[in-house]
Amino acid sequence: MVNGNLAFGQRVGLASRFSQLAPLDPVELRALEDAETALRTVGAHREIFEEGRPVAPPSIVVSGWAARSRVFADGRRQILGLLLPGDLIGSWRHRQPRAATGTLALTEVTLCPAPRPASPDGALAEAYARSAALDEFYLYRQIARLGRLSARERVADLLLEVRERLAVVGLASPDRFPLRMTQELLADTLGLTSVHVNRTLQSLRRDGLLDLAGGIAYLKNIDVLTRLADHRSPELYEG
Amino acid sequence: MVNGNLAFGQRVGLASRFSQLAPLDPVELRALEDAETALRTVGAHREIFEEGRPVAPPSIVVSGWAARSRVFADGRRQILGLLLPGDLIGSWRHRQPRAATGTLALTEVTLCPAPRPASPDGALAEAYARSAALDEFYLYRQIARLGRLSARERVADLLLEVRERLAVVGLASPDRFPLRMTQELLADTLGLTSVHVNRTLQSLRRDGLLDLAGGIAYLKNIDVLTRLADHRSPELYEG
DNA sequence: CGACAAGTTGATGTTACTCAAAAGTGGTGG
DNA sequence: CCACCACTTTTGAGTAACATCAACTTGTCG
Repeated sequence: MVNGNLAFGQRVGLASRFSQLAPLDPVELRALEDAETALRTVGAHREIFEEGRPVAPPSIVVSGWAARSRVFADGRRQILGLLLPGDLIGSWRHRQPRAATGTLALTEVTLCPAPRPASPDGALAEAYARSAALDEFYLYRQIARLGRLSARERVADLLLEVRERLAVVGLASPDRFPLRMTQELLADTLGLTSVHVNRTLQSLRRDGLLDLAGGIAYLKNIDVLTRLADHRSPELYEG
Repeated sequence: MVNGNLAFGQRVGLASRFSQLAPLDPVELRALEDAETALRTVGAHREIFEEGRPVAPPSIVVSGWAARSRVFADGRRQILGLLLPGDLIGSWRHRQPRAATGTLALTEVTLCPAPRPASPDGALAEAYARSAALDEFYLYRQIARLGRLSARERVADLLLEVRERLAVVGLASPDRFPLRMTQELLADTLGLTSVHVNRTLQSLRRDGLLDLAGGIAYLKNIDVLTRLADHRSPELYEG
């Protein structure tokens, strides 16, 4: 499975992704497959949604990487969370007239409109709700990472998280996956400077824990990395 | 309005709080008022929900302060978000078997069961959805705060946020409100040490920007504080 | 080849942490 | 009412982690 899937623009089967979250019926599966034919493409480094602008209907990331971000008046930037293939952006649950965060395409991104659940009690609605709960889980993790982990620990924790999220959609092998972020972007995600990210990566590399090259991350010692960051997977909470 | 409402254990009228989020009908208003008669009390410093435990049905905070927290294996703690009177904990949207975060009572807290919306399209469901969207907004803000603000800026930003959230439920006057957190707890919220929080507060006090005494926060110069933290209110996104 | 973005390095500065202890605060029981 | 206790706040001195600034190198793509 691995090599083909490590290709960057790799698409994700939405039907299989959301089937993992709830037992979709054939109509719902069909709706997801149909949605994938109405793609919208956004070039790398462009804004998908702008902060404060009226919100578009919900979409699903089909391929590519995006991120929610906040830019301060003086130019400081913080990546609030990553949006990876299979992730749902937005919801139907209420009118949210304006976007509370900006959304940025890190690579070329393709999106499709998220099919509207036929019934609020159906499996598709349930899958969307679980997807939203996962998003929330990752927001909490981002907060703990920024608040209480050192630079080394932050890097380890983030890479483990990305691996885990890409693995769910079949885009990561156990120890390697594409990492479509410059060190500067990693820095804005981790609340560090790019210089410090660079030095931290070197240190982790020297210790034989991981390697980053050519946009591919190799996690060489997942056990040590996991302990380093006290990393806990979301499946722990699904049992 | 002010002085009585600054009392710590002050209860909040749930009907009025959720009416601000969506135009509730009389039946829904009644349901909220009824809910407030079935109170559950949790003593200060006790866990309301434990991380990893099965999740209780949704509740609403009627009085007191609580917080979601994550404790690392080595004892480091991060407060992920505050839960203030009028806040909704949990949702019906899906079965979430286990709590992804611990929930801690900072003061004595009273909770009531959240009435279940009769219809998923009704105003009560809409109010809950808006409440969830606000929660999400505050999570993003916590991330930006931890990732990119200095200690002074973090303190300013957090206090402005608490003021804003308490004001919505009538528990804050324009420039003062109860702050039921020790400096140690502030530190765990802001990703700092309590020693540094202490020094930062002294510095802000010296500059005449704010004062903290006897569990009451006074914001003496909201304009400067707002600019200091580039603070934006959620109403900006509601228009 | 040349240009531009990304990654790397060194020197130095600053912010926040650590450790340790003292001083203040509030509640409790004798 | 006082003595005591636990908790919180405050202070000082020394240190570690991360930021800043500026230059240099490498890689990529036309």
